[in-house]
Amino acid sequence: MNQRKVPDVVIRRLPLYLRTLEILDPDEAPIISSEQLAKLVGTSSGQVRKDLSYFGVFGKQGVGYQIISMRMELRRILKLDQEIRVGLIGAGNLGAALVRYHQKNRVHQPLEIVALFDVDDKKIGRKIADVEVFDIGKLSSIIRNLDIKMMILTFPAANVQQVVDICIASGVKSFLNFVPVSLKVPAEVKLRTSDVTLELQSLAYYT
Amino acid sequence: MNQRKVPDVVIRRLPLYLRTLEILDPDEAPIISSEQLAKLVGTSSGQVRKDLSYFGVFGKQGVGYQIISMRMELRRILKLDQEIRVGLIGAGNLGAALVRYHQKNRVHQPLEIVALFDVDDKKIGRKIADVEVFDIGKLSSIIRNLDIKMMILTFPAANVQQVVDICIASGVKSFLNFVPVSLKVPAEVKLRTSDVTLELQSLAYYT
DNA sequence: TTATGTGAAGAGTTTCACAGCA
DNA sequence: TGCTGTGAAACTCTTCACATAA
Repeated sequence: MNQRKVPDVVIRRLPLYLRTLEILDPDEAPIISSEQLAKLVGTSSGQVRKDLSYFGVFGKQGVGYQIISMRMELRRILKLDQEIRVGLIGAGNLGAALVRYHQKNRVHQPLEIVALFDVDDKKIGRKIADVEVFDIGKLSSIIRNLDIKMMILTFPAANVQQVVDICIASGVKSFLNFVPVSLKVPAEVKLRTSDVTLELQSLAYYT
Repeated sequence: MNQRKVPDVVIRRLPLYLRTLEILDPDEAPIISSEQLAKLVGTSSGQVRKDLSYFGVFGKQGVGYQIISMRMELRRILKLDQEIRVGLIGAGNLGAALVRYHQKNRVHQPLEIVALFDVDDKKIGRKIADVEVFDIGKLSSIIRNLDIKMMILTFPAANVQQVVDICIASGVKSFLNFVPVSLKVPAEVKLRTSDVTLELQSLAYYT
């Protein structure tokens, strides 16, 4: 076991390990080796073992890893053994698509999108994939009432930083941002940005 | 100038520099320092200069960088000084949202989405944001005819690898993948995966 | 005997600091 | 003098290889 801070790259690989273990049927083969797991996720056995070593003992030497207990361990580490309430700001095309996508793919996932926010009166009060759209003016109070800890940002506005600041002040701990802007958050808050335009532009280099 | 292979991390930052330079008005101030640019994109001046140093001389020592000529240089490096034809497979919610998003955000961008592909008869022949939906059976011939070099993957199917292989054989050089699967591509092809479910799960760790 | 867990080596990336040019 | 361009140092992440435990 390695008690120093776990690198973000490692944290980002854990859900991939978990997903792979969830696809496997432990009744068929209850145990898997780092080599087999690595092959399935497309990495090396050394990396799998190194990643897991940050969190203590998982497997049996000379044997391998028990699929069922490893799943539970990974869920515990990732805090996916408890419900996490998620909000989404910007109920436009992309926002709606993401909600539907998430609802479809959330097989035993404790990440629950509980509120959407928008400025558009025509959208407020409606539901998208069973999730209500709230007035963004009520952002702060609803974050607190519903105990929202994670926020997805999919709105095309200029005042994103301001909205992010309100979220943080209201208790949001992490953001998945699809808005093409550079945002500042304090160290204890995690921000991940997915910028499709930048991705496409950088891919052009390899064309 | 540094003639060794440019790291992918560097390539991924270039579009961010470019975007920032495109927002600035060169009539106001035609020159920018690495320090100012760094502040705008949220990095350090050293990193800006180091990144640019992979591609030769850009600026004037003691002065800074000319905004207009730096834009042109960056566009040339990223191959954004020529039209690049892009396809998208999977004209569902997410696919349609991405097309609309791209059309809206593509201010002087030479990345043009020229074809959508789907298996659904009801969608084939229709247009989404002015782009025609084609039968996925015609994938190979249309990639060749329209000279598509980049492909966006947003379909929920099991045979993604097979489809990717067809694309590569037909001339596609890079992929932006939103399908939650591990894909294999040869070294000369660039694959970037954006997996919203994995992103959210890894963010849970920081909650 | 087999496959884990982990230090140590290696590779990759960022930061630093300063020489050099306008 | 001011800011770039860039080696070198510092840091981070990955790979390697082997002691260790079942």
